[in-house]
Amino acid sequence: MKNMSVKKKRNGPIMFPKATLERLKMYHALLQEEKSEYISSEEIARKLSIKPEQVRKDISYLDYSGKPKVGYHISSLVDALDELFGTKLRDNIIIIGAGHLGKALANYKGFVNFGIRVVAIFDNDPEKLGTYAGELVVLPLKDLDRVIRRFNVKIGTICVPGESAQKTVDLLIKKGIKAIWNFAPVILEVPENILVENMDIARSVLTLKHLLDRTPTGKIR
Amino acid sequence: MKNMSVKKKRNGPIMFPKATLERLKMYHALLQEEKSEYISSEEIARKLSIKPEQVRKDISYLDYSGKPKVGYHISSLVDALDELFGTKLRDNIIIIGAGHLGKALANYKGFVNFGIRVVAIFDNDPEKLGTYAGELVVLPLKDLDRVIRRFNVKIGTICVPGESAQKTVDLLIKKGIKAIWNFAPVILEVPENILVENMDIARSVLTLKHLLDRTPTGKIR
DNA sequence: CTATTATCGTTATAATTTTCACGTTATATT
DNA sequence: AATATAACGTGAAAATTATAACGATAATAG
Ligand SMILES: NC(=O)c1ccc[n+]([C@@H]2O[C@H](COP(=O)([O-])OP(=O)(O)OC[C@H]3O[C@@H](n4cnc5c(N)ncnc54)[C@H](O)[C@@H]3O)[C@@H](O)[C@H]2O)c1
Ligand SMILES: NC(=O)c1ccc[n+]([C@@H]2O[C@H](COP(=O)([O-])OP(=O)(O)OC[C@H]3O[C@@H](n4cnc5c(N)ncnc54)[C@H](O)[C@@H]3O)[C@@H](O)[C@H]2O)c1
Repeated sequence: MKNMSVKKKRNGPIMFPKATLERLKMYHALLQEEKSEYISSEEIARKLSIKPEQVRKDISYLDYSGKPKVGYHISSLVDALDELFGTKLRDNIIIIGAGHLGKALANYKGFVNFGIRVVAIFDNDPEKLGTYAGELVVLPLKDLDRVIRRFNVKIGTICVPGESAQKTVDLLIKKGIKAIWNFAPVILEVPENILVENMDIARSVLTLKHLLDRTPTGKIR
Repeated sequence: MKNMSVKKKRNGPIMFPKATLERLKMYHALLQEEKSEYISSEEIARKLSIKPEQVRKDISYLDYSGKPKVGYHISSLVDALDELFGTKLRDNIIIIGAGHLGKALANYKGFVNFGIRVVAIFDNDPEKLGTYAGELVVLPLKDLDRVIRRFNVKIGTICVPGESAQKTVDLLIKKGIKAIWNFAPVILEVPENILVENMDIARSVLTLKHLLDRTPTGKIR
């Protein structure tokens, strides 16, 4: 009789450690590329430069079990991760700011793999209104209300300059947005029931700069 | 006699906990926007929804001290963070892949604030060669060697599709690149002396999807 | 000048996360 | 069918990280 262990999952929502969630996303990325049928914790660990025990512990949080002697059935594990992240459910999102980055996102074909559909892109520059970003016409902010209701949009993407970010967020929240995907390099203040995910692209390179300065190889510069 | 405590820093390179480094980046983002002269750990903590003790502990890693009764002198603290991250030293970087994202990055004016200069952008599509991305002409891969040497490039930015990412990285490493800033949604395998920072933009939205499903407000969808 | 107070820096304590160690189980072998 | 083995799952130990507590200190008020 397999899987008789009572999973923590059953008793209310588990809190995933933030680091575990990040690693689960890495497993998701890795496994999606894998061609074979099974993979061991050891192989996953090797490819990600972590310990196999860590991999097993992380996966034990999921509603999924591997097979002794064989490893993890990749497509089932991906299913479990898809379940965790809701990638099979589609969320409609909007983008505010039809500049270089906003347009790149609007053109991105890969979002479908993550259960994301960009339903509209907005800008406040009259010159930009009516132009195209991918398949989408750039809309004025006055259309926000209509679009958010019509497509039941929960996630708003901030692609405006840093100095406009906070007021844009305030507006989105007033219009009913529940989660902010923030690409502006600033810290946003939001009510505590609103989620924020910061994608501070440029600042992320500082990790590399920091480490390059401290790594034997990179020391000379 | 102030600052008589022997900082850990003095005895060899400190290891910053990953979470601490991430928070230090957030302080950097927050403080750069701050207009006043001083700020307290309490105010920083409030704006980032963390505890003030955490802020003080993080800052204690730096070669910087605040003032009792007053708080942290913002511009000095920013200087200490700039020092930590090397934002005042310029690194020349290259971009591989002159598609939507690569061009957006090539056009980004904000990199100067992070000590980054994009010196070249490459593509393997003959149609793209010679076209412009910002100020830069799109170059063929055969120019890699020359550019990397001429500008002493340590960091390579991956903006090619996932399926080309690994071979592009292999090539860059062969040409002497020491750090990879990876925007492709795949896990890269590199020798252990090579640094990798993954900017898996699309996958980052999964955190929001995951939490929206588990947050009272976002439950109904 | 002294007392008071706000806020830092740091040591001690608590909580969390990772690693270890080993029992369990599915498959393969003799 | 019994045995060997590879890999998982998990409870316990270790390590790391976060929180709390508190003494030290600079500014301010009296
Ligand atoms: N381009 C990149 O590669 C890159 C890299 C790192 C960070 N970012 C950040 O992403 C954001 C967007 O960058 P970008 O390069 O696309 O900038 P951009 O200047 O090309 O585009 C910004 C767009 O926002 C619009 N806008 C400004 N204020 C607005 C408002 N209040 N409401 C609606 N629209 C408004 C502008 O009209 C413009 O079209 C910025 O915060 C930037 O710092 C971009
Ligand atoms: N555009 C986005 O907003 C976005 C969002 C998330 C992730 N990404 C990721 O970023 C990467 C780039 O995305 P994009 O939208 O710019 O794609 P894109 O298709 O617009 O551009 C890719 C470019 O890479 C070039 N290329 C392909 N193989 C190459 C090779 N071997 N050597 C050199 N150049 C090569 C192509 O000619 C093309 O110009 C992809 O991995 C994508 O998954 C992009």
